[in-house]
Parts: sequence; structure tokens; C-alpha cells
Amino acid sequence: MTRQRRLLIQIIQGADRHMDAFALWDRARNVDPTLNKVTVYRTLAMLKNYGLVDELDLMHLRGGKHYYEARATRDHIHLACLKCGSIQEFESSLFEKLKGQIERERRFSIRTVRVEAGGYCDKCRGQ
Amino acid sequence: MTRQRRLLIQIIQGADRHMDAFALWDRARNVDPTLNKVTVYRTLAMLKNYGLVDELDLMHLRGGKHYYEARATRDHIHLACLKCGSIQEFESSLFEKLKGQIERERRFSIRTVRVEAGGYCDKCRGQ
DNA sequence: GTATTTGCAAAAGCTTTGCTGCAAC
DNA sequence: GTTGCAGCAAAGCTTTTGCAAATAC
Repeated sequence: MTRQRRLLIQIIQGADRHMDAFALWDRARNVDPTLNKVTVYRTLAMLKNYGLVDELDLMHLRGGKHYYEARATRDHIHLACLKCGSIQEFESSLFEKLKGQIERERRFSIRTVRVEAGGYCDKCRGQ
Repeated sequence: MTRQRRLLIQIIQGADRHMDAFALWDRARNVDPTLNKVTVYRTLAMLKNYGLVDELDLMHLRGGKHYYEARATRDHIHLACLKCGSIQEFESSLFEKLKGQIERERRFSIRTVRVEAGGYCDKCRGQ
């Protein structure tokens, strides 16, 4: 494991929000200004492959780019507000049951699941 | 409603698989060779806006492009096989309950939901 | 006749690739 | 010393934009 990869992993795991490749690069450059954007993409590809990082689209709220987050111990759902752009996370045992149903009824072995809902958050729904 | 838009809507609704913008364009050109790719994108933007069409990523199995499908009467989940690339659709009352839970507990008004699972289908899981 | 839609060309955005040199072990 | 990783520049793909001409009603 190289120094730069360790740095990127650290940034993803410590992120307080969902970051895209450019944002990750930007944050990494504060620590190591020589780090190239291509290295970000190559590291992300590796981490996705090992299942350490999940790739999100967040309902394309801000164009076609992808967002990344360290894989959590428990899967969660992303709720994207189409008005204010806020992202909420939601965990539910129903979601766990749903995954179990898919595995059983379709004999489909799930490796990653992505649930994204677009709509209006509590603050924006009345407006 | 213009002729070209009607044609594109017809193609999306009659599609036997999930199509990306290029595939839609290609099919539309068989009928009207003057139809421009930009018109495809503009029509899709309109249809997404009206909630008549859903945009999918299918777990980025084939890069960052988007796939489109006419909105069904009932939401469904997409299961993308990481090995053979097959796409299955899955409906479940648990999914409906999960949506209800989100609406209630977070007071989040859902407009579109996308559930995509990547993994191994029955045929590929043993291999 | 007015408003909206289309084609064309070009730009924009994000991501990937080829190759050479550098770093890790 | 061998193997794999990083930097650089350039290409690749999908999608969006600006503007003049064409179409719809």
C-alpha cells in the first residue's frame, strides 16, 4: 500500500459528506500537492473493486458525476431533496428484509445495493 | 406535441430492454433519419421532468451512461449481474412498505426512487 | 403571427488510457 | 532487481449549450 493511497482512503473514511472525485482530489492536494487527479480515479477503481467504497449518483442532482463513500457496516438509503439539494441517510430493517427476499426468491447474490430517492424533504415539501 | 417527440416516447414505451440515449437515437433514426441526437437528450430531459421516464445507471456496468425506461404503474428494483450483465426486475410489497416508512418517518415526499443491486445472478453465482 | 422546437457545431464535463519514469519491497 | 504505482498529456464518451432556421398551433 502506497502513501498516496493511504491518504485517499483516509480522506474518504473521514469525509463528513459525499464527495466526488474532484473534491477528493482537492482535499488530498492540501496534504500532498503532487498527487494527480488520475491517481484519485485509479484508487477509487481499486477500492470499488475490493468493495471498500460505494459509488453513488445521488439522483444526478448535480449532473452526471459520481460520489463516493466508505462502505458502512450497515447499508443505508439516500434521500436527495430536489429543491434544496440536501442528502439524508436512512436505515431500516425493512430494507434488510427486502435484500433477504431478493437473495431468496431470485437466488441473486447481492454484492452492493444502491437505493436513492429523489423528492422533497420536510423543510421543502410545503413550499 | 411534435412528431419527433411522439416517436421517441413510442420507442421508450415499446422498448424491450433498457436503452441509453444513443440506442434510442439509433432506433429513432430508422424511422426518421433527420432526427438529431440532441433532440433525444432534450426530449429525455422533458420526460424526466414530467415523471414519465426514469433514469437508471444499472450499477455503471457499462460506464457512466444512463438508461431510460417508461415509468411503470408500480416501482421495481433492478438486479444487475456483475458477471453476465443481465438485468432482472423485481417487485415487492416490502419495497412499497419501505417507501411508506420513509415518507412517514422522515416526512420526505418521494417523487422517484431508484433501487439497483449489483451481484451475481442464479446462473453465474456458482461459477 | 407568435412561441416553441430542431439541427448543427462546438463546448463542457467527467473519466480513462498509453507510456515513461519512480517508488515499494 | 522486479513488480507494481504515479505523473503527464492526451484522448474518449456522454451530455449540454448557443444560435439561426424550421415547425407547430
